Amino acid sequence: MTSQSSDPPRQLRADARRNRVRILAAAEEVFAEKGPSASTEEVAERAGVAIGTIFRHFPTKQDLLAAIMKELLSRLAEQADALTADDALFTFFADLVAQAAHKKNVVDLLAATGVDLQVADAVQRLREKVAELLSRSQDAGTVRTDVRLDEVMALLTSACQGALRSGWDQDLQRRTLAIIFTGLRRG
Amino acid sequence: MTSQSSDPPRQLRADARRNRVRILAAAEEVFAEKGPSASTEEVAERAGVAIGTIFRHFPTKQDLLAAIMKELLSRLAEQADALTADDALFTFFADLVAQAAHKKNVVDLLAATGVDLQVADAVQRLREKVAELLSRSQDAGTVRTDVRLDEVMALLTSACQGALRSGWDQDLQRRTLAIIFTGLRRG
Amino acid sequence: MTSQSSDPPRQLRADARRNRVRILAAAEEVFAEKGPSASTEEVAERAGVAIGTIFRHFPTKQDLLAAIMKELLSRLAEQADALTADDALFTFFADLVAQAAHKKNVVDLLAATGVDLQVADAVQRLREKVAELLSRSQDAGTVRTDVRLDEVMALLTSACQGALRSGWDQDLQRRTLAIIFTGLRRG
Amino acid sequence: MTSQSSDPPRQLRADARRNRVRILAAAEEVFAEKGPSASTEEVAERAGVAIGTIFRHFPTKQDLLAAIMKELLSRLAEQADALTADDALFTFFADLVAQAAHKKNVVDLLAATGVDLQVADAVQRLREKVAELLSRSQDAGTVRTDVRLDEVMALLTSACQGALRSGWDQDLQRRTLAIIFTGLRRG
DNA sequence: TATGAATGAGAGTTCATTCAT
DNA sequence: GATGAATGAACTCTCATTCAT
Repeated sequence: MTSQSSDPPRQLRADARRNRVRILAAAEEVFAEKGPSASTEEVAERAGVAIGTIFRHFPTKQDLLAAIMKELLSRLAEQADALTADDALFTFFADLVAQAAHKKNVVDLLAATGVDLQVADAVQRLREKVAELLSRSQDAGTVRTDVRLDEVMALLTSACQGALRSGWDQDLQRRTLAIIFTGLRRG
Repeated sequence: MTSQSSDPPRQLRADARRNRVRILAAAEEVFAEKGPSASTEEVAERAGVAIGTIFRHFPTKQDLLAAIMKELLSRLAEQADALTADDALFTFFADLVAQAAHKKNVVDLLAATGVDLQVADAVQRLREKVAELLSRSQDAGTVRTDVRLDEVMALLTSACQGALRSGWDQDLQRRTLAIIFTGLRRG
Repeated sequence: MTSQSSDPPRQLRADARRNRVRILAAAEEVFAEKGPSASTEEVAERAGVAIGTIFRHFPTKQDLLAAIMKELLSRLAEQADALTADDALFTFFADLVAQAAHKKNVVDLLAATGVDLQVADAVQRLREKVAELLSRSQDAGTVRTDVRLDEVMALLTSACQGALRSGWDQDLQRRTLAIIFTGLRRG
Repeated sequence: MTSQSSDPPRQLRADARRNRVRILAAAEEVFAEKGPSASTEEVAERAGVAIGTIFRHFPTKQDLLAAIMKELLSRLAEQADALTADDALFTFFADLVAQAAHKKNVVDLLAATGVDLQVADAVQRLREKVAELLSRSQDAGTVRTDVRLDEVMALLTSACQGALRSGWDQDLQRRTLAIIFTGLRRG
């Protein structure tokens, strides 16, 4: 009844689980294309389910959006885990921006910092990953030690938004990030 | 259905001109507070006119939004003109970000690069101003010469969006810009 | 914005006033026939307006229902005013019950005692009228002096509801009221 | 679409019979609290069964409501049977009103006279019980002989509705019934 | 020209009912 | 027989846009 948690219920019938996945996928597509103001009806259509099914899984449009963000954040956190090099921060940064250039999601998500309490802890997890990458880079002497996590997150968020909304091409991505990385780099 | 130019008509009765100004002012306030999804009715109320009057001046909500952006861009261009120091680019950059932290307008506007054909030339004018500031800074040896206008605009846009949507406080603004400026600075 | 007062706005354009009246009339009909769960859409259709028009006049379905009740209460109060005989209470009582047998309104209205704050003062006015009729009847020696307003209102309310919901015919009305009136009468 | 009889099927598996009872109990509670517009889903939850189970037992929400009414009517009839005093009619009347003040059921039920054909015969049974009480009271000289069953039922129905919907407190119940009983009493 | 009432498509949401599991 | 997910029509309410006044 309350639209608090939209974590997937513990046990779900096979068809329900299938639908949940299809809804999330469709929603990600639709919202990626048209932004969060796209209609739930359209998500339903793309997912091949009736609109009632969506509201059974996600009692509110907000809940649906939040669920997408959580998913996305999880995937991003996993990506971060896979990186091991000393300058992994830069790689991760660049990857994210490249993704953002294509997907509204990444951007709306990163912009959600501090906005939506529902995704707060998922965002927190991502922040922790970036913190790891940052301190590793600092330990390795790649990044200046007076740089703090806050501004790295701020730059990451901004660049993602910029890349998406203005549609940076690869070259522009590279050149813009080059400046930011120079700003971050030691010596 | 097609929304033609919404440049102010050549000759306007005195009251009509007065209304146009009040509408734009009200719209800027309202959209700044609530984003572009605010209702036209609310703009009308704040402007002290009837909703029909708004649609007489701006045939479409899009047109109204575009008009605001043009106005804002003009003001920004004027601000840029007033700056003469060698590192004027940095000052301008910081000013814009500071404004963005408070106003949705600046951000939505800067984000409009390449998106909305209607405001294209107004954006172009701003771009030219930034170009001037940039080359002056480069001539003075403040900014690296391999930095191009595109990435400066990209960084400007991004930082404004980030500042707005994540609500950077003054300290975060300063620290984040410090990194970008280091990236831009020569030597 | 708030759905507080749905009093008719002071000055209304001619067509708006016309529509307001038609909407109220249609709503009274529809809700009388089908009860308060009838759809607003149906009211619109019967009134010959679009649904948006209804919501402009009455921001909420509640507001529409409340407006009907107020109107009805006013009419009832006027009816009470017109009665002057010593046993006017009985006449009024019988009239109300007769009306209720045909209209759900009278009933839902009288049942609203203490339920809906919005119509509270209109109900209060009716209560005052009944109080007048009661004390006049008591002064004239028609009604027992230990009868209080509360129980008269209770009997009135109940009889109206009963008449409506069970569809008392004229004879049943007469016989049932005869019992109540005997209970009230002096000596 | 047609909703046939919902009498309990002759032979029922033990668990099915158990469920039927739990559903009826839950439904009575829920509808008593929230009125007949409460959702079937909520009934299911309170009964600890799935919603499908409810629809297996009662093909339609109407059928469920009807079943509750029948149950209730039976119980009321039993209550009536237990009363033996000469003024049993008054006792029964007062008991019913007292119950109604707490339960929407009694009221909605009694109001169903003539409305819902499905419960018609159950209502008929109650009517017969009241008839017995009435004629016994009349034989004993407690109630006027020109009072007929119809108006007693009408008064009973009305008072129950009034008590419920307006929330009569004990004192108001007593005073209001006093008037009715005076109206009914002989001499 | 300004007004603001009317329009009506469409949004999010609910819920009785069906049916695959 | 029980489950509970899926359905989809219906509902209230919003808002850009039109047009009679």
